[in-house]
Amino acid sequence: MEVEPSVRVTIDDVARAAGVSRQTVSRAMNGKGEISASTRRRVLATIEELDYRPSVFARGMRTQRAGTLGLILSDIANPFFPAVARGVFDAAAAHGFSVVVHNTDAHAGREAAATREILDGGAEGVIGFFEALGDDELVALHRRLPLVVADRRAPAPDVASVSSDFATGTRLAVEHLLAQGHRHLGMLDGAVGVDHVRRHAFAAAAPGAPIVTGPPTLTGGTAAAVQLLREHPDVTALFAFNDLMAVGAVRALREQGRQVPGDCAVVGYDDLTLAADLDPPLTTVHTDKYELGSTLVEALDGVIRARRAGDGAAAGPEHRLLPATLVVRRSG
Amino acid sequence: MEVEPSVRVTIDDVARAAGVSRQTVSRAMNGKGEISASTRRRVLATIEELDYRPSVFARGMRTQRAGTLGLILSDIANPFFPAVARGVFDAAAAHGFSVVVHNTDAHAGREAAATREILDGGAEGVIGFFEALGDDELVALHRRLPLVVADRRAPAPDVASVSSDFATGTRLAVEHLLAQGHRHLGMLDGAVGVDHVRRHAFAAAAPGAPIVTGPPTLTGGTAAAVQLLREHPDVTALFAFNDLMAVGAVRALREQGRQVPGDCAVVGYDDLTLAADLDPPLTTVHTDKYELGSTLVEALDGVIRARRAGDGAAAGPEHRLLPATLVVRRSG
DNA sequence: ATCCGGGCCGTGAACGTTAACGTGATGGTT
DNA sequence: AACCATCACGTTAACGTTCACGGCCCGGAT
Repeated sequence: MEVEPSVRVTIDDVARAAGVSRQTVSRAMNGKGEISASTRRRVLATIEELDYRPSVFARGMRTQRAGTLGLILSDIANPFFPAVARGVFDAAAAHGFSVVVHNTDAHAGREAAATREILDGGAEGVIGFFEALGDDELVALHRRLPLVVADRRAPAPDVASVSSDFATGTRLAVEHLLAQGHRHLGMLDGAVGVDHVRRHAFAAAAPGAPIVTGPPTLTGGTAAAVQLLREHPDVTALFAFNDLMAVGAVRALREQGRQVPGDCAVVGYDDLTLAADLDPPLTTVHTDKYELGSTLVEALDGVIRARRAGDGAAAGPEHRLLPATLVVRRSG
Repeated sequence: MEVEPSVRVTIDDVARAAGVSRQTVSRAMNGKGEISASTRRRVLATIEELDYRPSVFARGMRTQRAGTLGLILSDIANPFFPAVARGVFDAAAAHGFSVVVHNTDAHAGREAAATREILDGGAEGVIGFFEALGDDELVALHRRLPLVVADRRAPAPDVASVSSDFATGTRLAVEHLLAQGHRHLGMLDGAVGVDHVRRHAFAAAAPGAPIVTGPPTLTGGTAAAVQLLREHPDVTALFAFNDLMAVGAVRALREQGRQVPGDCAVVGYDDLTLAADLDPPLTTVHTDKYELGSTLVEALDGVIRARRAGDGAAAGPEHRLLPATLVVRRSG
């Protein structure tokens, strides 16, 4: 296989070809002024002609920026995240960023490792679905690198956050179940980490109702449902941490011969793409996941710009709560 | 917000602190020999102590490698890709690589743009689910950067490829449908691009059966099914390009008052995580998506090593066909 | 006539690392 | 005793870009 000699065309080549200096080429690219329109056009033309691409390494060395963002999430295989990621990718591309993704499995060690990787990798900012790291660790990270936390309350007022409105989302779900006549609710919690908005909202809306915690996965949902049903056989309605756990719960209920929603209603959270095509169609709380992703990027971009500008008394970072609505289908 | 003064600790700081030269520190890190075990330990200790992190930019400048891989796919929101991506991420991490992801929507322009981004970004290799770019373009890319093509036949013998065994997968699906007594099959093709393994295999196994093409999405499946049913109302079994299109087809059939599988069977491809929980549970072709992802990384790593080693008469690149099996559920 | 200022452009230096080569000490061979 | 590998380590240069300057030229004000 013929491997190209890999003769990189450098800024000096362009300068030579255009009959100007390196610096002028640099100015032409970065549009910082100090250059006449005519030479600018000429330089740009020769850049095009020689197919010159600036080296990210050399540039990063001077500027410390590589044009990449880090995206930290627990598990891309959980269908919730791809939908968000799509929004992140599109918005990032619109801003000229590439995105490097890290899975953590909500494991504190891996979350820390991922942040280190991203830090070392020269990214300009991080979007993080952190589930295990503590607030102080996030604040420390934010001192080193622009950060936006996702689906979690901000660890400090000065770090940006974008999140589904979990409080009203779960309240809506619980109220719906209550309105349906259910008197014995239960929750399948998947928050292995530190943030418990959904759990608290559930506890507030359904005082005394049992809560079982497990991993926020399909099998986790099954296991949690089995346990909850064993300890509280009278439960007739389940609110799950997310749709995946809800599906797992449906499996558990079926296994035990209970009809859904006849014997036990199930409500999820996320409104996955296939939620309407499940058996039964899943009642769930909807938040625009694509918008969540793109909003995260916008917020991060704001933080990055602010920090570049010298920070100072910049307008405070964003703290967005994305609307959550209940989508009633047949499962509950 | 207190932004760190950002005093980077460099290799010289470590050298000074350890009482050695830069080069010795470099040797201690990169383990290239030419260093005694004792000083190596000492240097490593001071690296730890000073929390020194080599600059990817400076290192990349010398070595031209950044420790990142590019992953190009059409749409991360399609549940097939996250499952693959998970395998890619895990294997990449095991090899010390980070992964930057690009969506292309199977659009030729975006596929080209993504490769440019990755090239410019200094990645060491690319894993690509290319659906629009031609073979020659892929070969050209491969000359510039180690490449492994996914779910597509290799554009040339010297470029590695890993793919589901689409030929036997679709043959299995068609034979199953035939064995069920269906005589009028149809296919919902989603291959907007250049590779038509599934279509050809279908045409070979069910000669003359109608094929309708559309985007490989949920709505694409619905639209394609509507069209196919209109033109061929006698069809009693549908083979879809992927599970997403299959679900879309089910929606279309239901809309038209047809039972699945009573009036029309539906078989998909991919065996998505939720395939068993759909209504009806989806009969589909299974390939281990996680393994696909990790195998892609292994293959790419092989190419990277070979090219580093000077290429020459290296053992030819991998061409793997991952086994495809039929999972019979209720939809067909 | 001189000065001044601004627009446009070039020159050295620096970013932090590794490759290539050089050097001194050690130990073994003739 | 002189020589030569070998080992462990240090020095120099180079990767390609941008920053901080400095210089030139021109028009207008003094």
